[in-house]
Amino acid sequence: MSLGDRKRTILRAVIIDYIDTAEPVGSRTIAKKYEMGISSATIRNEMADLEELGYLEQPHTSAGRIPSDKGYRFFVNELMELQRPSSYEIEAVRNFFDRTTIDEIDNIIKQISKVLSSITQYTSAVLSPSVKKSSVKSIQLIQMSLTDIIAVIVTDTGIVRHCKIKIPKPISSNTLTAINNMLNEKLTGLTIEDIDLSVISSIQLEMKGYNEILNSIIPVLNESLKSFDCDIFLDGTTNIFHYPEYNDIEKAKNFLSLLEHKEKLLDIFSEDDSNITVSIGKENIYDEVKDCSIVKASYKIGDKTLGKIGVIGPTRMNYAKVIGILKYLTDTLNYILKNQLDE
Amino acid sequence: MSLGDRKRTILRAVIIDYIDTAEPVGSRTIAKKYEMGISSATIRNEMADLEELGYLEQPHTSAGRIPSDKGYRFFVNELMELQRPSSYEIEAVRNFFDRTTIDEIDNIIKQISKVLSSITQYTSAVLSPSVKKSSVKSIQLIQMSLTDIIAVIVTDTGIVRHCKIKIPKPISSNTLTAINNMLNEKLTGLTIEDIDLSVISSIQLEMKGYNEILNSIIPVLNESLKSFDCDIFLDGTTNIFHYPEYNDIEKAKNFLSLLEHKEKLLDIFSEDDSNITVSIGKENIYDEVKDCSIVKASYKIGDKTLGKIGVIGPTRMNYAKVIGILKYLTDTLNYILKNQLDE
DNA sequence: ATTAGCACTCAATACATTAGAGTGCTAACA
DNA sequence: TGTTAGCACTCTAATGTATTGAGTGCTAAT
Repeated sequence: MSLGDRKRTILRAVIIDYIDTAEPVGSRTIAKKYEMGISSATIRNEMADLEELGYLEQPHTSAGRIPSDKGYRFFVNELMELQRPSSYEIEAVRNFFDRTTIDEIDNIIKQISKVLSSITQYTSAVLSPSVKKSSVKSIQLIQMSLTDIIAVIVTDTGIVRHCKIKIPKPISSNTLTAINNMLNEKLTGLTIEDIDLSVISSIQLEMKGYNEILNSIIPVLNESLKSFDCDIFLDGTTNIFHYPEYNDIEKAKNFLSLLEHKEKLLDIFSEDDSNITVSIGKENIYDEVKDCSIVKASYKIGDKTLGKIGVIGPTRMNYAKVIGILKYLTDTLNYILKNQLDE
Repeated sequence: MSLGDRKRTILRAVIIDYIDTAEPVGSRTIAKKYEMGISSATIRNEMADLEELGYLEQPHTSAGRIPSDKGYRFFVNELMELQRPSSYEIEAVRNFFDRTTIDEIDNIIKQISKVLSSITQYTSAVLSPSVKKSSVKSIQLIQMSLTDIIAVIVTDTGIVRHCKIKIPKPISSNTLTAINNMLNEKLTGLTIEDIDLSVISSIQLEMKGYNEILNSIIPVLNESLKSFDCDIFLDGTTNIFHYPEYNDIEKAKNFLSLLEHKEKLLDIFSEDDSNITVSIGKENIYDEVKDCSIVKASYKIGDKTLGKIGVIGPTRMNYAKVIGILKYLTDTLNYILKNQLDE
């Protein structure tokens, strides 16, 4: 069902005011501050309707109204005007990128997380590309000492990983080259999760002479790649203290404890959806964030989704601003990644 | 000046009780709970003396006493009995190490940080070895694609670093080998901070033919190594909520904000001192931690100090337990590092 | 030197009062 | 018939007041 024009205007005003002040909004405030041209009594009637329809709530009988999750949802879908980043914010993003050496994707997204939290004043989270779903672009073994070799892997998603492998006895450079070539031949183009027993045994089959050395390398390499899939970078974790909803020590504690549980955050941010998603309060699947809102977006290279970048904060979030910034930031990021990695 | 025996006993009892309960301790409590064999009135007199001497404080006239920074200091230096880790704690440490793949130092100390915060229930901080003060053990350039090479550096402190370098035009494998050899010859054994203009120009002098390619590699390499010296890993940041002194939202906020300022923490933890140090409240140099205590210890390889591992929490800290655990943990860590890296 | 006893202090708690913001309803009005 | 002025009502937040109790400091007796 669709709301009448006047109800929409009033609902929008209530939400905007509440996002701004964090105080329940009364009918007089609306009438005066937003120049509706109608009396507070009329607004009161409309607000009573809006409450009945579930868009507004009353903390107690004699208080003003605050938006419900449903209210925010309607606001996000139908009422708000997306806010373009201010020139100040655009400047801030530029500066950040200018100061960052753009080499590896991990560094880039760590920086992005910083920018995002600093200009939104919420907590930002950035999910790095999945190692498992990346494919091998190149892999090189190098000998660092008699007992150690280091494997370096570069993926199509721009991730560079190294891992140190102890070997039982010294290895000739010819052998290393041979293994190197074989690994590249067999693994290049495969995603990490595709590297299974059959691939591994096919390598071992073709390199019968090197069994002992292969057995010390491959399991370590395999485990190292698979043990550590995505990482999540947070920033602005103490930003929540800006918002009165977290003046309650219990609330703050819950929020911050969530941030310490990376697995949970990974779950929350890994959900597969493309483009920008907004989850408001109880819409969230996980209990821990049922009184938070999460806005997140995918960043990509070409049309392959690499990871997520998002913001987490109170349901009373400045959605118009956050979504605007997030759009701008992912566009910038996608552009950089494309030029950087797609060659 | 030295305190009389009875005063010492009373002071110890007050501090132990306060560390346990976080409530100001009254004379009756001491008399009853700690079976002094003297009356509360006598204890009152002694406590008044201890206050005059600066070891105890009174939040207000009709409250019990709480230890002052000076009181804690005296306790740490003279009164406390160091607490050996419980068998449960030892077990926890063992488990952690068994589950961790011990390869690179960064992984090890990240894990250590987790163990430390989990068994102390304070916030732990671990300072990684300084890159600048590490010396190059081996350096290898590898070609990943026509436009990218990756440099991998291993230091005597066990740090493995890689950095990606864009090159203007393809490079032959012979050239790469030549540069590789030269870099190793010139840099091995030098600390990173010793790599200055004179070293670099000596390399360029001896490799006149490769000037163009060297110019694209060396600055990037140099910057990458020097830009990022130590890192600090935190864990258990929300542990402070266990302690009533942080029930005040302002206090919690200050504490957590400090933790977001890595530079400050780096300063605090980098101070050069060996072995175990305890800084109590106002003894700390930095304002931000003047109502906290910090206990930290060095970890080493042989007798070279690599970094720090420590705990930060309220001045009402269980010093006896924390110091005991920290001793045990650094011993374990030093042992592992020695076997792992010193070959 | 120690201790019992007592008057005193002060934070914390509970309770009562008030002020004010905001509502819902009714009746009058355009 | 939709809008509005007006008013009684509700409920929180703020403020003031009394009470309680833990703990002290001092004094006088042991």
